[in-house]
Amino acid sequence: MMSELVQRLAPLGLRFADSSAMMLIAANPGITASALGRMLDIQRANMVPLLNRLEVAGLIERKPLNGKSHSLALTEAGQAKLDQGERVIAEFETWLIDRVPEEHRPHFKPALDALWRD
Amino acid sequence: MMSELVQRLAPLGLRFADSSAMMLIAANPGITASALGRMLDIQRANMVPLLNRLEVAGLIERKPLNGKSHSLALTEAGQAKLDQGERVIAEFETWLIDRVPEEHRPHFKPALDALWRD
DNA sequence: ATGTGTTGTTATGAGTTATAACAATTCCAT
DNA sequence: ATGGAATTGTTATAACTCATAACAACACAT
Repeated sequence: MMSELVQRLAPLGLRFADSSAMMLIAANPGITASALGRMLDIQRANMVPLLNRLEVAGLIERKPLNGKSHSLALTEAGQAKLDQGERVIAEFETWLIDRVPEEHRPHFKPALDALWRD
Repeated sequence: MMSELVQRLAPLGLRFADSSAMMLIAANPGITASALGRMLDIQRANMVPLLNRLEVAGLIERKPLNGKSHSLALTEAGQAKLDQGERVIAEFETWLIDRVPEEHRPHFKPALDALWRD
């Protein structure tokens, strides 16, 4: 399932982690790199190449916040790319849920959501 | 979810791929290494370290079948280990399904099963 | 019998993730 | 306010996983 999504995101030049990061940045503008890493369960050290990639692609902006932390925000291009990504993800979800028999369909997303909500 | 299962299997000295392989060997005694790899979607080349690991641990046996292929089977210790593994997996499934609200619970496993059945 | 495809295997390269270290800086308790 | 502890972004690096290519030995179909 995941590899299907990854393949659908690839044409946009997005990896799965990229989309996740951009979604969280969009939802938490000004978030710091390590806070983002904590949410995504990605090591601080491994955030560097990820954010570099997004910055080089012109999708995010890093602003020095207080001499130690940086503040992350989507650029306009970043927001546009995220919109495309979310459209792909929505299509993927439809594709996915269409595979479950109708009787179980309404229960599927609520059940999945419940899995990771503490 | 997967990392939870991996952590639960680790104390048995089993990886996820190990358990999967052993289940399929148990269900298809005498299966060949590359056939197993095809079922698990694991490259032929990458089966080698996996099977070596299981063989060194005394969990499986490789018998020359026809000079080209080998025939795989669980040893007694392997069957015992698999039993333990399956118990852990059953507990994991219970733990998992307990997290979904009761109303959706009966629909959950059928829905998941439908995802990968073509 | 001969060519085609398969098997198990080695070697290797690409990619991902975890760990450790570091300097700079902020935070907090006294 | 100040000194110790914790945090941040970063580099370097090691461990792992996974995919690709090559190979000799063999099976199999025509």
